[in-house]
Formats: sequence, C-alpha cells, structure tokens
Amino acid sequence: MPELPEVEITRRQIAPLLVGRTVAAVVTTASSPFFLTSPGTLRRRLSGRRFERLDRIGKYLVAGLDGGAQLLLHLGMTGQVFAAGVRSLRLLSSTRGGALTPEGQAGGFVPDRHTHLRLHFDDGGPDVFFRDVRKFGRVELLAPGASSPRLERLGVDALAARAGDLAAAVRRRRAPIKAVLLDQSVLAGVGNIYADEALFLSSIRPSRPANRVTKPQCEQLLAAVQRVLHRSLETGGASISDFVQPSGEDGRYQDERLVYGREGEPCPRCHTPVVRTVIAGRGTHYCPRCQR
DNA sequence: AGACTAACCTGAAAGC
DNA sequence: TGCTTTCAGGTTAGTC
Repeated sequence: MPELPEVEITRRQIAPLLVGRTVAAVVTTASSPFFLTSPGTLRRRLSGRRFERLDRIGKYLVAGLDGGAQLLLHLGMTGQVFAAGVRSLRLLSSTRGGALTPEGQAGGFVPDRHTHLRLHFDDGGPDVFFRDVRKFGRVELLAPGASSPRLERLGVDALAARAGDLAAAVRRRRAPIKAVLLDQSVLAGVGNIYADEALFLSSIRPSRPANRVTKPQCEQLLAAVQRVLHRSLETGGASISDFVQPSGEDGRYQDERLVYGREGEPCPRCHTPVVRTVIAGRGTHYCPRCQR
C-alpha cells in the first residue's frame, strides 16, 4: 500500500515524464468519489496547461501547473501512476501471485475501467496514467492561489520531523501509540506497514497509551520511523498490495519486513511467534516479548 | 478536543 | 466445483 516511500518513489520516477510537458487531452472514467474535482472540470482546466513541478507532501503528490493551479493526487490503497509503454507492469494481484498480465508482457498497457485519469500530451510522447482498482485514491485540481484543507491538516513530513514533534503530540494523548503514528496531522506519510516496523525496532508495544511513551523513547521511535522509511526508499518501496513503481518494477522492501504480515512467524530477535491484533482499525503485528 | 466507528471500493482468499 | 462471505486499509464524516 502506498505510504511515504512509495509515493516518493512515484514522484521521482514520474516527475521527468510530467514536468515540462503540456497537456493536450484528458480522459477519465465516470464521476465518482475518486474525483474531488469533476471529470468535466479536469478535462477543461487541465488541457493546455504545462506541468512545472512535482512535489510530495506526506502521501500526497502535488503537481504545479503554469498559471498557478495545482493538481493533487493521492494513491489511496491501490493507486498506480505510470506512463504508456511500460513493460512487465504488474497490474493486479499481490506479491504472492506476482503474475504479469498479458498486456504487460506484450509491453503495451491497455487502459481499463480502473484507469481513472489519462493524460495525453502535445509532444506526442507517452501518456501518463493514474490507475486505482479500489478507488480510495483522490484527484483534485486546486485553482491558482487556492488552498486545500487536506494539505493544511497534515503535520510535519515524517522524513523532516524532529523528536520534539512526536513528543508534543504524544503527551496529551491516551490513544494507542500506533494510532498517533498513523495520524497524518502528527507525522505525515507514515502508514500501517512502517508504523508496525518502527514500533518493533524501538521495542514499543503498539497498544501502549501514547502518553506512556517517554521522551527518550519518542526519540528512538522517530529515529526508527525514519530508518525504515529511508531503507524502503533504497529498496524501491514495499510491493505488498498493488504498488508498482512507475517503471513497472516491484519494490523489494516487503522482503525486509520484520513483523508486518508475519503473524505466527518467529520474532527475528527472540523467536517468539509474532502476534496480530487490531489497533485503530488496522491489522497490527508485534512481538509480545520484545515489545512492551 | 480526543476517541471511536462506519463508510467508501474491489479483488483475493477463505468458508461452505 | 462454485457460490457466498470476509477481509484488507487511507481517509473522512459522523457520533459520543
């Protein structure tokens, strides 16, 4: 599932295919909650605009257009951004399946009913697609000068955060520490996988009330968060659900998971079986012996 | 305000 | 075999 590393990898790979190019036409699927800006408006307002930059804030991609408008993209759970002509694209199925679609093997992606946004450019080069099977992703076009409540709600980007940022949030909260890690208004970009991994690395049980995490432990925890995020960036992200890099390749971070999705397997540190529970409505994995 | 829950969505996997 | 049910999870809206 796309969290900060997956979104950042998408940004780095797709930026060269976007920046400097002018939109000639936009093709979308029908209106749905996926479109915070209606398909018709997107088609009208995007055509003729040139992309000037592509940034990331938390799990959001923010594309700056000439004239000052901004295109917001969120990959949700199953979002995939890539360009036409990509080979060996894994369109569906989990890492367990891993099969390539016939279309992918042939090297030509055929837009399907899950391809909600298709950008065609005036240079005749490859189209850029935004595909999302479960439609938890979002697209929004911000008018020049307009702000977005979604972005304003975000806390400091997880990679830029300092220990004090986490310690301040933790102090007054009695919710499980994991819920605080997942709260995008505290640290933007942390999702379920990296929360579990970071809590394991810092030996903190996910259910522990946030206000029972000491200041030194906050420092350890944030360091662990940033360590797993950086390591995932190095390995191309985690292709656990449907994430694929725009290049079409799978990430490899899933091979380095210590506890996430490893219920019943031995803890890499003490060999006690990893436990799975539900916290903050999310599957949560931890070692009952190492994590207190 | 903080905490908790339902809802959104679809395919995969489990259950029968 | 095949149909039905359950599960997964980022984010927001709604409730207490």
